[in-house]
Amino acid sequence: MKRKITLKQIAKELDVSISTVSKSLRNSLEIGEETRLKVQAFAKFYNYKPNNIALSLKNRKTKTIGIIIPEIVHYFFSTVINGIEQVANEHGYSVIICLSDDSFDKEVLNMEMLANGSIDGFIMSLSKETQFRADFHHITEVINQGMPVVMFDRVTNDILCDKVIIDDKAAAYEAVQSLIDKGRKKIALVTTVDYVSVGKLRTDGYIKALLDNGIPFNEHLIIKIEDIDTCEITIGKLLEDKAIDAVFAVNELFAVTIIKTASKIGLSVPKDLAVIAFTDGIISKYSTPTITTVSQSGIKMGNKAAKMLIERLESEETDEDENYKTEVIETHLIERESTN
Amino acid sequence: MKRKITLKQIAKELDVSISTVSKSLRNSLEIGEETRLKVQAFAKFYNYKPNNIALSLKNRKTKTIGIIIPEIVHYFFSTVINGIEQVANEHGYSVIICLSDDSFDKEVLNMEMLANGSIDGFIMSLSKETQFRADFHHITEVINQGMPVVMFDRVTNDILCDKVIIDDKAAAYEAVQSLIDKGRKKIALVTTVDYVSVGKLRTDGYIKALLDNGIPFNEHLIIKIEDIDTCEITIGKLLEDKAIDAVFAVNELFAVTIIKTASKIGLSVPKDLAVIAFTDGIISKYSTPTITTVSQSGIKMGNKAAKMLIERLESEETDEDENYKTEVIETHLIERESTN
DNA sequence: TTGAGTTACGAAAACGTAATAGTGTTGAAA
DNA sequence: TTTCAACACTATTACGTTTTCGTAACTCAA
Repeated sequence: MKRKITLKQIAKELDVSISTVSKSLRNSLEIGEETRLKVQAFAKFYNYKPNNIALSLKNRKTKTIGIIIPEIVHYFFSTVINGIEQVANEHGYSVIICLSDDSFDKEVLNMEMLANGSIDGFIMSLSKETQFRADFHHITEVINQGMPVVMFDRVTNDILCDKVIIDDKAAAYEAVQSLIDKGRKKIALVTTVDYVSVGKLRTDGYIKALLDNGIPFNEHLIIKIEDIDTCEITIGKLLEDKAIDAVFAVNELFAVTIIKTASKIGLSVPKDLAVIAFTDGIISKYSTPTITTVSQSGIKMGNKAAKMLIERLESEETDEDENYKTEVIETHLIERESTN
Repeated sequence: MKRKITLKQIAKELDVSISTVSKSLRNSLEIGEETRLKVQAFAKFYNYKPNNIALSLKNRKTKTIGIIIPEIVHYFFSTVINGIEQVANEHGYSVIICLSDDSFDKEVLNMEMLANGSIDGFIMSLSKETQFRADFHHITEVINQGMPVVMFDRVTNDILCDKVIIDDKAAAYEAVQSLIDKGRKKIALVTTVDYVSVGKLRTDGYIKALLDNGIPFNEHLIIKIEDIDTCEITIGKLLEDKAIDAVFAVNELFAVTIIKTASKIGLSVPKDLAVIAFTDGIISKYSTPTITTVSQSGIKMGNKAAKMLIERLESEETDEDENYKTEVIETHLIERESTN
């Protein structure tokens, strides 16, 4: 078991100074050709690679991006990570991932841990609890230390930083409008609790689409689900109203549960009930019937977020303008079987 | 924008030496109470936190685990990461994740990148291409440098290290046996190409179960799928043989495709065709009909892998025994609608 | 022969921390 | 009065790099 070789060891072995070794390896013309080649050959033979940690310390940058997300076992977030990783890798960055488990404390802890030198910048999506508490001091703190932060999907207006989102309201509007265009009259909304920023925005879009089409908006047609495991009952109750001929679900899981519940009580999808879901994941593609969705490209979001962060990191050295941007990723409707 | 404060700055500010500050903060009795408290108060006020990079350099350990997996947008791998992260976090470790995209070159690159001091040890699952090439020099090299490696799921016998697997052969056997027990006579296998280690093992289990039950094993009933996108045709052809009354699929995606294809040609699942899948993910739970699966707890695998790695990391300081272990995670059959 | 310029290298500082090994002062025991 | 220990703190080193500055030795022109 040979430990990794260092400059010092090479220097000692070849009886030159550390500086000479370092310069030789960087091909500095300061060093005579003979010595230079000798050092290079030796280093190559022993497979010398500079120690990242030492470099990080010296350069005060780690070439690492910290990602904080609520959950990883979740198609959308996985795709975002994928998108971030692609761009990061292209630019020589690694990604270090922490999960908040939708807990405020874990989010704070993880951020503090990473902020102490481990990374150059953050890409994050807020935990539910953080959104609920609306406590963002940990993020402000990090930003004040000069560490750039890019937020995506679950963002907040209370923090000034770069953001990548989709136009949740417009996308929801489009989805509901498409249902109306297909002649659906009584459209229900199955969504999450209001403090999740995206849930709120999608509800707004739903309502606006209804009103714009002269359809009265009915409070009872909106159900807010806190816990996925107990939602079947609530949904069952909703579907007792046979006049409901379409449902807009704020995510795939809700949608598939709706479909299952509907078929249990003898409703046929899409004939009796059309279903549209937000977030295009695997479930929508493979469920029976397949589900019409609003695509929300995690890959693109990840790409964009990583690009924004890296750009800020690399430009930071020179200027220091703080004109934060909010990028909107376009969405589109993917028509499948659940709306005919 | 105040940069993070350092020991040196505190020392200068309070007009004491760096050592005094360091010791005060670690509550050393060497320092008089008055000075100690003064320093602590000052540090707290400025929210001093030691710089991780500097600590890593000094201690020659980063408290970071490197994870290399083929893909992240994949339920099983996500759950494994989740499992690793849980245990890692409990022990004060972070995880840094690299994706190989099932490419040999990316796997090698990522490992080299991380091996230069960024992490203390690896947890990895081999890329398809690496398994195909059977070239593991990059892993050997890392191990020779004294960096522990734990492999999971897609492993190889060519490398000596800790491993976490499930008993793929036994689990496949159990699944096929359950089909036989239910009176199914002609059971097909839909699997991946052979160089993927787990695919091979599952095939072995399938064959053994048949033979043990006196069922002749028929080469034509095994189809090997390389590309998921074109598999429908192959599956369609397979199902033309109406005598086939059960299919064992080596993963969820194959299973759901089989079900869809079956219903297209008028076969009812599970009446005409029973389907069992390996890997218990969301699709199985939400598809129609729900799919009977062999559970393969990614969480448990991740937990175990992380435990093994951390144990080795923490014990390494003292002794240096190299008795590598291979842990087997138990599986069990989750009966759902696709087998009646 | 002297001064300037070049070549080829080395010493040292810096990044931030922690631990080991000092150092000077005080008080008390011999 | 010397000696020794306790106290309270500082200097130094080391982790592995890179880079700035310095300096010998040598060459060449004046």
